[in-house]
Amino acid sequence: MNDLRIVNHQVTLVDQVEDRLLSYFKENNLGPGDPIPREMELAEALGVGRSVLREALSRLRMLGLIETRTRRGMLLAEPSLLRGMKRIVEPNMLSDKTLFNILGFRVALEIGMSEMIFQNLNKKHIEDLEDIVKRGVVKRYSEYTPVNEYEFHTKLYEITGNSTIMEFQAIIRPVSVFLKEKFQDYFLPINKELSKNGKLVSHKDLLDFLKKGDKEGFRKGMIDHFGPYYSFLKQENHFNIN
Amino acid sequence: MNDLRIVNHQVTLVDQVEDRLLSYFKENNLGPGDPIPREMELAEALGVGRSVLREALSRLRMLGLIETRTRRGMLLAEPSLLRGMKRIVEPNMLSDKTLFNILGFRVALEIGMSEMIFQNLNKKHIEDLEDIVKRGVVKRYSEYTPVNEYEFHTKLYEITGNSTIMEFQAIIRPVSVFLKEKFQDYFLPINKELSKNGKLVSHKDLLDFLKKGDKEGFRKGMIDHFGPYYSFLKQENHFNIN
DNA sequence: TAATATGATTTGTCTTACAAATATAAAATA
DNA sequence: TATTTTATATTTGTAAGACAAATCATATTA
Repeated sequence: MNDLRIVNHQVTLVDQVEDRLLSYFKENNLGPGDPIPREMELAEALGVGRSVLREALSRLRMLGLIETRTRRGMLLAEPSLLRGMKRIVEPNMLSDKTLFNILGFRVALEIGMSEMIFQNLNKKHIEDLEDIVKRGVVKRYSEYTPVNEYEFHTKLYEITGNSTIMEFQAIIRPVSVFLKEKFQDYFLPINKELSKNGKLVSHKDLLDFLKKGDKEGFRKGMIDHFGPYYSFLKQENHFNIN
Repeated sequence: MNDLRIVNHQVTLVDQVEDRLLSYFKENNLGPGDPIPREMELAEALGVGRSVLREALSRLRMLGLIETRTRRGMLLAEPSLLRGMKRIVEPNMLSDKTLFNILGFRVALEIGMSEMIFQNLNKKHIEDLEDIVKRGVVKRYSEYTPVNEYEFHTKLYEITGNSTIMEFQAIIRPVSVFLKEKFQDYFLPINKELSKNGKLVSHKDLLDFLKKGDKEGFRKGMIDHFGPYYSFLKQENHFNIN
């Protein structure tokens, strides 16, 4: 027997209390701003010690679901959708499979945003993008800076006006960077080749589509821009179920 | 002063310990499978009581980052990307703005998946979708069942072969259902009108595009299929930053 | 009335204690 | 000797008590 055996995930009292608290909030239709009973009251009602209750509360506090102020008691608050995710997106902690999934997720999301981008696009956005592109002009592919790459794509997310999407991309960004670095033997040659043949869809190309209002062109450009990612994921066999 | 005043988010010892634990794992390059010191050792090293340490550990346990077995000590494990999110996606707990953001997120993701779907599509997928569509045939729009709606879209997610995307959609699904219900005064008339004019892009239409291998048609069909969502979000002014 | 001081309450933290589980060592048996 | 059984020690899970810090509510004073 080694450590890879299936861990019989023991359900502790804390786990149960956490669930029961969530059920309690839901069943009583409690939402942000509503006060909840104090610790001792909850502990007694649930028949557990204060320490167990506090561990469960601590979990929910981490997610922003509960806010506490000494002596004033506890309130429900609007939780942060992605705060839990934020803590654990750490390439070292995640399997390659998960990292590939995240990369695929990102690519799909970013391409799917095209519609929203064209709905919201205004002159200021264009100007900002032009500035970013100008600052990112390089002679050789190898001179590309990740920072400029980041700025451009972040701006695209920003144009959607969807703060959840923006937060999401900020969290998962390290994954793309990590994978590109870890598998540079795959990406570098491909990108150099594309660059040499003039087939690399640059940020400038994408911006031109935006300026022309060419939605179709933009979308296809984005797909080509992400071409190396697509082929990478396909090759890694992490697109296919079978 | 009311309760809406800005809460001066007090940083507790538990918060700090949580951060320090994460930093410790990262700095020591610890990953899934690696053992970590026992509670008392950690507590002493961090200069805090066992209860504080346990609250912090409990948070990380919730995310799947730490697994514990009595007497055997603690191990790091691959965390679940979305477990934190799963607990708090509860329409009652989230503001409309967040719900709108989630809906927009979903729509973008699902449309962006088209590329992957065509990369992976096989006969079995088509057969499954045909079965779902067949079972979903209705005479009037009002007879549509949410279950069938769910099955179809879930199948699309499944075809991507990306388990993270699938998990994500399963978590955020209640949001679409909730919004469609809450704002039925908006959605029902629109859908009935589209249905009457034969302009509603049905699941059958989408499936036909897939069968024909018509990527462009499929994508446009998806956009139209989500048309009411787009117009809803636009109207709610939750696409625009300004 | 308004400002200040006092007391009470609630969360944050530490400590001690014990139960449950199990790895390790010791003892008993074949 | 090898194997099984028993006993011991260790580690996490849970409970309870104690006190500090913060602050709400009340009483006191200017």
